[in-house]
Amino acid sequence: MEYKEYIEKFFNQGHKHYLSHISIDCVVFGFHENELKVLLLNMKNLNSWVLPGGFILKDEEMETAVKRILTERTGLTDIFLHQFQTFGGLSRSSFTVPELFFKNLQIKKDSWMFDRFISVGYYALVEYSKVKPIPDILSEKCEWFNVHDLPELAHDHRHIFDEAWQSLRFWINHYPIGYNLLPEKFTMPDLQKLYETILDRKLDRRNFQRKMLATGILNRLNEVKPGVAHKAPYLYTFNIAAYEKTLKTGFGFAL
Amino acid sequence: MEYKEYIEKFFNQGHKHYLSHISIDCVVFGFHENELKVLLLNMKNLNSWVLPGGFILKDEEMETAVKRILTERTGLTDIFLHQFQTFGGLSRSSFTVPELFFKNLQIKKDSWMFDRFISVGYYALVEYSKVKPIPDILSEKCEWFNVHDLPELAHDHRHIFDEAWQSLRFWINHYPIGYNLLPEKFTMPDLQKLYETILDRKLDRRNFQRKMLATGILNRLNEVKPGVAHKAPYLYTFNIAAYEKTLKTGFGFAL
DNA sequence: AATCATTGCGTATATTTAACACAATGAAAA
DNA sequence: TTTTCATTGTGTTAAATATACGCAATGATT
Repeated sequence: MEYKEYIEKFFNQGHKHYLSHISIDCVVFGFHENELKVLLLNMKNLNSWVLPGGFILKDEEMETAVKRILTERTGLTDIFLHQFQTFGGLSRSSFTVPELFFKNLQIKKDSWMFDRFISVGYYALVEYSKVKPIPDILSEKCEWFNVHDLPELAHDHRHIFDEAWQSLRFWINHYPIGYNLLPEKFTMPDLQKLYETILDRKLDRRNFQRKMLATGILNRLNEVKPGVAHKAPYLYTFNIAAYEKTLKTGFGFAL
Repeated sequence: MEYKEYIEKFFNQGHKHYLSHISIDCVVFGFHENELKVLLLNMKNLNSWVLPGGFILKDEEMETAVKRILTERTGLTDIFLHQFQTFGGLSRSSFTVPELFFKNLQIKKDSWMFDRFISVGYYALVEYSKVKPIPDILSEKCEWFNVHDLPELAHDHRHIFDEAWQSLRFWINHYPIGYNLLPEKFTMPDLQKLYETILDRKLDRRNFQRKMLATGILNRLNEVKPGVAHKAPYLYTFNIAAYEKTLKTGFGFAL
């Protein structure tokens, strides 16, 4: 029974490989059908969900750990990451499970996994269609949820999510977004809907277009979106050089 | 020899009371004689300096730990705190000391203090004149330094300081500042110099005054600054209610 | 009484934001 | 074929905000 062995080793020996008392929690945002989505996991036999997370190997950079964790959950490499806050509440434990989870498992009462954890929060922006959600060893499902219709989250994960979203809202007023979140080619309405969804408010179509074009981060292609029953919008790609540059300097306006 | 015992216990037993692998580093800003200052410590017999820091007790909220640490270093309670980033580099150890530090000390080679640390960075804003800098048990001096003339800092503390200052610069464009940093009564030029020092650039005197007054966070007193050889500026206090409110909502302009 | 650095308030101009008008497009309907 | 219609691309205008100065008032110092 390989699973049993793995779990027992993780609980009983994990502190030898991972930094104890420190966990990573990730809020993975995707955009699909004009909705902002978040990736959640749920435990076997437990009806509350949790954010994808994990631990830092003793010889691993923290950010490398986050990328490793997210690659395991999504299949993607090269994910946009942003550390937004670290959570140090007193009653934080890395997870909860129903008692029956431990049935047939030989796990020490003083396992590092039952200790208090300080958790470093990252949010990630990914291209929805490229993600293959993969549950981790402790969970059963890994699914997307609309940010407006989240299930009950365990621990303080609802709070972590709220802080992540707020941080993201703040971020997009100062830095470009969309690369990593939209397909390679997209239209101006697509981009606008992304902004509207994250900011959770309507924007003026015409002013939005003018501002975005003024930033210089967009390339307008000599193509329009096919198969629309009205005037077809141009397709755009991001001007990567300008995009990367603006990621560092920020742009001066707010939407 | 009480000191010897204390140090040995801290190194050899500390992991029983503190969360291992996690440290706190604080960038304490003060303002004095129109200069932005930072509080630094230095080790006995070591000529590089470090930021004030410490560890989290197992039954203590993280933010409580930060306040405890800062109260120990400054004598102040009720300090403005802002968590700005968490540092997870691979080669982070909580401290370095010269070999001779361990002379006559019985310290285990595998002490928790030699492990790798993830450090949560906070900056603090304090009223310079009220601070009584107090070295910690491992250090000899605790002194203020002009941010433009810092000594060599150990580990990645220079990087941590840079990030803190940048975060503070960003912050003051959106939220009020000055309370906790200026004396109770201050003049408009005082406040402006504070902003100029943090932002590291000149601001127009007249526009600054107009904007600050428009925020409503200032009370103009029926007093002027005494003992000046020219037109005496009004004294102000902060309107605490409005200040607190704006701390939550932010104000809409940038300087 | 004159000097002078500095303050408080005002104004003129440029820049940015917000709100809206209108022709162009092209598939779908008539 | 022609008309309809939702939607796009661009332009225009008014309001709000930011920036750059002008100038009289102040009050210790000369």
